[in-house]
Amino acid sequence: MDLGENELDAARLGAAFDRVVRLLRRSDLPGDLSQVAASTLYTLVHHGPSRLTALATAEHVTQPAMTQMIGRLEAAGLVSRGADPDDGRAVVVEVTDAGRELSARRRAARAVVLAELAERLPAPDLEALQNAVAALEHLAALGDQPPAP
Amino acid sequence: MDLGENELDAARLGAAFDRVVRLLRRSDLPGDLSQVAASTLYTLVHHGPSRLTALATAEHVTQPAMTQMIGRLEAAGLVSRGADPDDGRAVVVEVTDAGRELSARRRAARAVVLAELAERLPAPDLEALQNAVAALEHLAALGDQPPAP
DNA sequence: TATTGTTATACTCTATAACTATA
DNA sequence: TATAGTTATAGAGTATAACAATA
Repeated sequence: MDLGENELDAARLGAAFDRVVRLLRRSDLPGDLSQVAASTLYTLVHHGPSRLTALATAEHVTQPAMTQMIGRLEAAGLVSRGADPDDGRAVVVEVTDAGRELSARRRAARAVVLAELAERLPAPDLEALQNAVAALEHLAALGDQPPAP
Repeated sequence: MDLGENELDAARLGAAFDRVVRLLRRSDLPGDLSQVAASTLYTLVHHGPSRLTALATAEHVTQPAMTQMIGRLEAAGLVSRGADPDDGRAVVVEVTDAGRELSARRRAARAVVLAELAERLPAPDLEALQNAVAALEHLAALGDQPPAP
């Protein structure tokens, strides 16, 4: 592999991500949100009301897929759809209180699974993870394409 | 939140994982494996031939779902099915050379995406990530339920 | 004309229930 | 009886193509 001093072993990191994510799926209860639905809800909670096309772009799914997913989320009472007063074509999607609660509950459930696993890690590993939390957030933010409102 | 000195902020870490995984989906090409298919292939590569039920358990999907997924992987030439000489009911699944290659290529594609993102991180973040790779692998290994052969 | 969103259609993937075959 | 696996069926989720309405 021949990694330099400050070079990241992306292959190992990527594989580790895959495996951790597989673990986190354990926290997914029956009737829970799909990955993309959860991610969309998270986006709406943190970026506020957004256009349907902007959401589709941000989540990397097609416009028809987003139309249908928003339809399901709306039927479940997790989001609401409104018109854009400035553009008659546009649909503005907003998270409801129920959507906000579900999103928070999902996040908490994943945290519990993660915390249980982390308890069994040796102290140096725990410390390394703790020190990497901010870096991971920065990494995630690098790829963020916030849904332009 | 009130975190102690050596306590992990699992909620933040879990959310960061979610977001990074969403980024990695960009490396998924059309015609690529599903998440579970890729994970199953990975399991077969690293744990060797396994029973269908063991795979279903390890991947947290139902037995019928695994039956069908193995059927698709077999049709694609990525795995092969054999009989267990000791148990006439059992099916033993094994990864083929083509399956091994595809699994490696997928891992490489994700690594490229990750490396491109990491290049844009400041040095301290990069270092923190680098130092956390082993810890993440240990974390993933904690939850491993190897498919008892 | 270009953009926003929907409808139509088809395919993948999953789960539950009912079944067959072996232990 | 219990276990390993399959088949049947229904539903979620996705994509491409064709469409309607607004800019």
